[in-house]
Amino acid sequence: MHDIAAREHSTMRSLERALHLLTIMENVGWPMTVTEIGRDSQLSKATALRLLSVLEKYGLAEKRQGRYRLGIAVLPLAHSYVLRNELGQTALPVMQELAQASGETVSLFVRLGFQRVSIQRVEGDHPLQHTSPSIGQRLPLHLGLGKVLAAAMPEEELQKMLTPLDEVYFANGTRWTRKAFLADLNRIRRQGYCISRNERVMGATSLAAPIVDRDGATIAGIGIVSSTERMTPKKLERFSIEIRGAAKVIAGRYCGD
Amino acid sequence: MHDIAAREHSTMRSLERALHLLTIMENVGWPMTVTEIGRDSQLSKATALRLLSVLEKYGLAEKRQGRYRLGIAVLPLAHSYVLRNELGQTALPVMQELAQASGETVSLFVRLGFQRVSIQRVEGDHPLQHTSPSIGQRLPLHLGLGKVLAAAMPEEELQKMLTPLDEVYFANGTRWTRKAFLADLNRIRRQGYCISRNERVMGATSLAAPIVDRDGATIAGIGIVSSTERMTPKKLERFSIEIRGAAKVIAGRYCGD
DNA sequence: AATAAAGTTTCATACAATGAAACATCCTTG
DNA sequence: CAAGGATGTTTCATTGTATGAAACTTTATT
Repeated sequence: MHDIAAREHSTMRSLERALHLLTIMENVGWPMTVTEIGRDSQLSKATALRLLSVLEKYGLAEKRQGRYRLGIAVLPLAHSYVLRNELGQTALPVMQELAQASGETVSLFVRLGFQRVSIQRVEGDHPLQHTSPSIGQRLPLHLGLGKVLAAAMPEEELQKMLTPLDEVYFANGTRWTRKAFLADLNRIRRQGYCISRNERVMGATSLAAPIVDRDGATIAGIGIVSSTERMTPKKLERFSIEIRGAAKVIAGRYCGD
Repeated sequence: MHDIAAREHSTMRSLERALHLLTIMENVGWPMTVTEIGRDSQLSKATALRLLSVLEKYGLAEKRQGRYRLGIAVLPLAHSYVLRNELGQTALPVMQELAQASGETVSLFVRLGFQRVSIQRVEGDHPLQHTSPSIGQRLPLHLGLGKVLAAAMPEEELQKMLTPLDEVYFANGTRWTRKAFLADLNRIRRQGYCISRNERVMGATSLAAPIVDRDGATIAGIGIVSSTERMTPKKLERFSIEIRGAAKVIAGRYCGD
């Protein structure tokens, strides 16, 4: 991520370092000792401890049995975000309609660095267990629905994202290649929507369309997730139209007023 | 909350201030200008701006049309918290069983300062719209299920919480009084569970029991929420036993190994 | 019990963080 | 449309916060 420890002479160093600790705890996922955190963050034990103490004071970190983990205070932040998010609230009725009509799960997501994060989700009637992204989960841009956001990235950033990627495999076992990926992005840009079959999740097929603001910038993506078996060519055709329609409607309402 | 701006000579000042800004944005709920944030936090515009810039860089704040709000990065933090939370994961099957058997919504919550936050929730079959706490929402300790956590607070902290409280009303319109509240806490301590009828939400009746660790400390509460109409004396009796049982089972599994 | 490892506290020093003020930009209103 | 006011952003010298090393304490391991 960001190399905080490396760069001296930064600004707001303690803040940056603390935020870095949060992402470390988020990504590692298991409770960490001060020493571990110090190691991972390249900070001295003393500094790590002090930062963690403040985070703990605010409920963003929790210490139990000498180990630190994320604290409850992250939940109200997320709750407030979802509740107050204009895009999510605007999209919700449209998503509900689409989920109703299609019976499939509909998901709204935005880019965060080189990943995507789902900010809203509406379940369809059809069962589809744990394959669809839950709210807040970090998911890749180079697989599945993420491609629709990758297609809108500036060339330079895209390169920076792709450079470290190596030995990536689809869920169905076939090898992911840069060439095919870039070709796919071009198709997405041309057709205005993205398809993925067993890419991130085996047995799942999904479509997504970009939500584009007045300036032509892609601010989010909306996707519909189904099982591969259920996805007939006819349905694919229908969904590809509906998902683009939904994206347009949301963009209109969101940017309109 | 914390009076950061007031106290000079603090430690990790910039970090504390930044975290304070996060809670301000969380609580205010609408997009704020730098000047507003500076005013609310008692910081100079310059400082507020710098702090916000760093928060924005990490995705914890977002700037749009010159206004700041919480950023998407809070979602992955919450996602990771919920996913990795041992208590929540331990409690889940027990909660599912209880929700199944009772048909009511079951909720698991912990204390955060002078509020409670739900960390896990399982819906029952019976419809109960928006009255039950959604995950991450900040809710009071002096009304409804929160009492079960208040009952376990040290006397001193309890006083600190109650002091500023004035002119509080229940959802049914009757006046909340300190005396009745403290009496209620005693009853809760004696009986090991809490009841509330139309306290926080009109038409809702709920029961809760404390989840107590080996040292006798209350680490969380588990509650069952129903409609007041549906809650017959017989059900009340039954739930009061079941909720305490569930709390015991969770405590055993959580602290056991 | 001895030893090692990790957690916590202390302290002098450097440089990050700060607010005031200057400057730029946006919005409002006559 | 111009003038005025408010807000956003940048600059800069000063101060005291944040820092890591090392001392010290506690907890785990052999």
